[in-house]
Amino acid sequence: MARRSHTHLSRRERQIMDIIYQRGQATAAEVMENLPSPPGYSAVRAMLRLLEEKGYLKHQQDGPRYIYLPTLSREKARQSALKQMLQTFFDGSTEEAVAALLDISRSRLTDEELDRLSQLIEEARKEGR
Amino acid sequence: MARRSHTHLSRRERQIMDIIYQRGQATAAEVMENLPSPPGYSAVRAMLRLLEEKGYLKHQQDGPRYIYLPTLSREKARQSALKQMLQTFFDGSTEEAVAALLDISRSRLTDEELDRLSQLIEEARKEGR
DNA sequence: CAATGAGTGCTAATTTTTTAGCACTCTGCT
DNA sequence: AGCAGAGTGCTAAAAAATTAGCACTCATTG
Repeated sequence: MARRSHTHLSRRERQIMDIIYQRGQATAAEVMENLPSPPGYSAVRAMLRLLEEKGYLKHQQDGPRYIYLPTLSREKARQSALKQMLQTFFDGSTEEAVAALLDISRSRLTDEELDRLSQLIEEARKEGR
Repeated sequence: MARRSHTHLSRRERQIMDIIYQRGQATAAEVMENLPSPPGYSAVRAMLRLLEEKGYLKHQQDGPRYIYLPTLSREKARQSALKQMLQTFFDGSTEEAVAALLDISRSRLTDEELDRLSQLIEEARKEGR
């Protein structure tokens, strides 16, 4: 079922999916608020309907309105986004990617977080074999 | 000059930029080869010209043909892609992102790589203060 | 029991992407 | 010199994305 990854989404579609993944779920109005150069309300609704038709979103009724949710779990979506990113920008090297990640957030990391990261690496080491 | 990030690129434009970032540079023919459902040759050239016009690419002459290069260094592009990804999928948490990264590449990491990663964290710890 | 407000569905128009095609240049070869 | 092959530039057509607008439903409320 080859989830044709986000490479196949159009500009607006991608923007919308990003918003929904970021928030976990969203109504049409919320999507609109977060869109750059937001189009009209019904434009947003049209795209949501389209994304649902294409299978990227589903909705559930919340009183009078719809709440849209991603079809693919955040987990899975993360994974394929990361893979894509590794390919495109890091020649597949996890090491470089982690380095870059540490780099951009260096200042924001607390000692505890660093501890937990070391621990993660230890675990990877064990499970690796 | 507000680097309108890749959020603003169309589907094909993004695909092309990804290919070029992945390879560092590329000719029209190479781009075409790597494009999913590749369009005709001149379609590709047209898009490259467009991307150059918009400022995302530049080209240099290589004998008879053009070699296209990104305008924004891979470094910078990486950074903004990572930030974007952190926002969208990890609520801005570097820790979770690293965890996910380790997770998808667990099996492929050698002990040496893990060592180097620990080291990176140690460095971050020092420089952090 | 209208009238208003907040939703949705749908359709058609507009705009942008995406594509193909043709004309031109340059190089190498026969 | 003339031809073929590999490039490029440009333009217009085709396809897809994006948008606006109108009709409808369901509550709420004065």
